[in-house]
Amino acid sequence: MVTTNNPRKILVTSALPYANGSIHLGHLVEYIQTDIWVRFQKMQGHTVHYVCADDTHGTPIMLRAEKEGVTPEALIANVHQEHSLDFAEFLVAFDNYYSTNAPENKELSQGIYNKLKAAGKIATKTIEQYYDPVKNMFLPDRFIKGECPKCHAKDQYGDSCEVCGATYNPTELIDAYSAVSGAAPIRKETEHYFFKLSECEGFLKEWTRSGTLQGEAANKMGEWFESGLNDWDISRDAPYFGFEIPDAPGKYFYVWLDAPIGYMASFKKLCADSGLDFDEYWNKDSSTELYHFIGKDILYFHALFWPATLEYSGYRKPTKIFSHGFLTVNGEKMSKSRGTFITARSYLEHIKNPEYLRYYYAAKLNSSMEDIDLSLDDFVARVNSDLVGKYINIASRTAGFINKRFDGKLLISSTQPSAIQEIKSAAKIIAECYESRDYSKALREIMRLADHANADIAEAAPWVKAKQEGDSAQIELHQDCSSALEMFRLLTLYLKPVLPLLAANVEKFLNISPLSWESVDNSLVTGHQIQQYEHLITRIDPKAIEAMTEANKENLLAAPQVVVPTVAKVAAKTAPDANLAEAEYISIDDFTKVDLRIAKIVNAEHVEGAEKLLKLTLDIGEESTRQVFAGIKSAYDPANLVGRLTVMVANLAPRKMKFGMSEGMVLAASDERGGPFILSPDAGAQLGMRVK
RNA sequence: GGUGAUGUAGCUCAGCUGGUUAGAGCACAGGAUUCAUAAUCCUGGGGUCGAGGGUUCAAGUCCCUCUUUCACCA
Repeated sequence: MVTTNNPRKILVTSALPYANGSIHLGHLVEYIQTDIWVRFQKMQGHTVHYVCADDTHGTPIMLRAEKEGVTPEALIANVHQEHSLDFAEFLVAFDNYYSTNAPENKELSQGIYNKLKAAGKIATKTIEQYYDPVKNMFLPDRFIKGECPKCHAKDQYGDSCEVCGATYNPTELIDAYSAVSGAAPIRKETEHYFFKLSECEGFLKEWTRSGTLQGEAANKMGEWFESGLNDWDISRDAPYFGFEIPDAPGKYFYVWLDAPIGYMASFKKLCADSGLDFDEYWNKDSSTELYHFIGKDILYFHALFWPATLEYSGYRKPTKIFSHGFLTVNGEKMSKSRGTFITARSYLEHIKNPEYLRYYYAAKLNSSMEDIDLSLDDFVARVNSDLVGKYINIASRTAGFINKRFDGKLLISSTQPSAIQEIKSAAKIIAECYESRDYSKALREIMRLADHANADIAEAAPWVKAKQEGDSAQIELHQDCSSALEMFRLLTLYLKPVLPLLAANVEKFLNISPLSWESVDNSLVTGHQIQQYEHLITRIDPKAIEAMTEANKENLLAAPQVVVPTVAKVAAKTAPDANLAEAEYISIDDFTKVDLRIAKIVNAEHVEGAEKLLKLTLDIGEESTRQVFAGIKSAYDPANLVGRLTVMVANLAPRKMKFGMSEGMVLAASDERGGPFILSPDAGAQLGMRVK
């Protein structure tokens, strides 16, 4: 049996989700993986604290808040509420879920910076960066777009091309423009602060070798060492939503500097609330354990910057870093057009039960960095057959006898059936699997035991004994069903880290106190009274899956297309391109495919819930009018539009948008100098006339 | 492009340091059963282990080349 006479003190974290979007099924892999591990450790009797927070700083948050017309603080407060609710409903039980925009984090970040500076690990350097002259701000690579220097695909980000996969510097982009204002960015000098990572190589090499990383992750590290470590740029210029660097007005900590410190800040808040000793967990010589669960994409930050930061600011380093792979859905990257980009909220709305997903992820997870696949068909089959068909069935097929014939009281045989023996003796191996994060192996073993339990019941055939006369048959029936419930109790215990809510309901049904790992050694006893059996879990209806993917497809049509219909692509360019390449000319035939008509705006109104749209009713002389959604709310008052003539594309394929069908497109001009401006024909033009 | 990972039955996956006729669950087929919100039990069919070459008495397992899919490249 697993002993708990040596309780460990463990601090566990999951990566901080960015406060710029909703939690989706990909995020949940990590939180569910971590939560299972934490719950398992708590069941072992260890002292475990699980903390996390929203990652709230940086340019994307700042710009999104601005766009929505709210302060960044208001934005992140909303997101925090949303994230907290999503996690709670997926039974991810943080001991504290905090925010990086918190006083503790500011204090810790500035303190760490000061210590790094005192240790001589901070340097300044003047660098040249892209600057948006309209917005008056420096631009991160992701906010500079332009033509790929390799394959000449348009509108690619400043760091890499999504079409050909090339990576480059923003300086190499052709016709670069700011994704914020559309203006052509200029080069501008600025002084930046650097953490001298290049001086940390010796320490990091040793730290890496000390068993802190998975094998694959250590390989990856070796690769980085080989190419040499560069100093890490930790400052950003105002305007920036974040913490100001001490003694450096107008300079802010790069979001990745204060994000991992958010682990400490969240824990510090927990300490303040519950009387824990922060220093015991973070002092250089701490004997407690510290584990970070992360995705493989952020290994770089956690295995290089983070331990180096801690080392040279006088704190302890992580005991281990556990990285996991990404989620694919039906074998492919999550896709909005296929409806497989599924938010936590959408899952809850359609599938409802979060434990199905917890079970499925657990059935797929191991300790490696491999990607895991959510095959939706497999998801349904697996949950229905494993959870309902095998596991729950054990109780539902035997509890009736106990309740109906024996008044809900158990009769435990003095000789323990071998099947129970077998299940009990699996406790050690299952615990080892959980400990090493090989959940898929744990669940394979548990389901194998559930198979045996069902076979055992089939052999005992209680339904046969129920029809037999005589006391001995009745006693055997009573004992057989009681044994089955004991097996069910043990299997529930093993599944509890994965299915905490279901386990709690089973505890209620069996009328027992909360199961911990040492409950393996207990048993249900003769005379124990159980509750009436009520069905504990139902099968997934495949229709719910279909409805979910359909719903997520629709969501896509609503959002990003909003701007596109009116701000025509031609307007997106920053400057007219005088020398079009030969291939970019279109023929007159191409042009005449576009059916442009003079349209009369017979009605215009605001669209409830839409930030940018106006709903226009256009008359182009057809039997009925056309309904078109146009993204011109920012520039036009609907009242001033009614009665005007303008130009519309009449043969654009109708598109279903969140607010209804859009049956065409109104032309408008815009760029960084202003807009949108809709077109007006000269006096004399009549509605319905073709423009050519 | 470089690097790391990955490719095993229809599906989802196990196969530790190379060793008897390659496994599980699901799906499928046949049988049994009816206690269980059709769940369960027994039996069975099904794989040239991505491709080719090599090392070895012996390779899914080691080496080389090619290839699939995925990720990372600060």
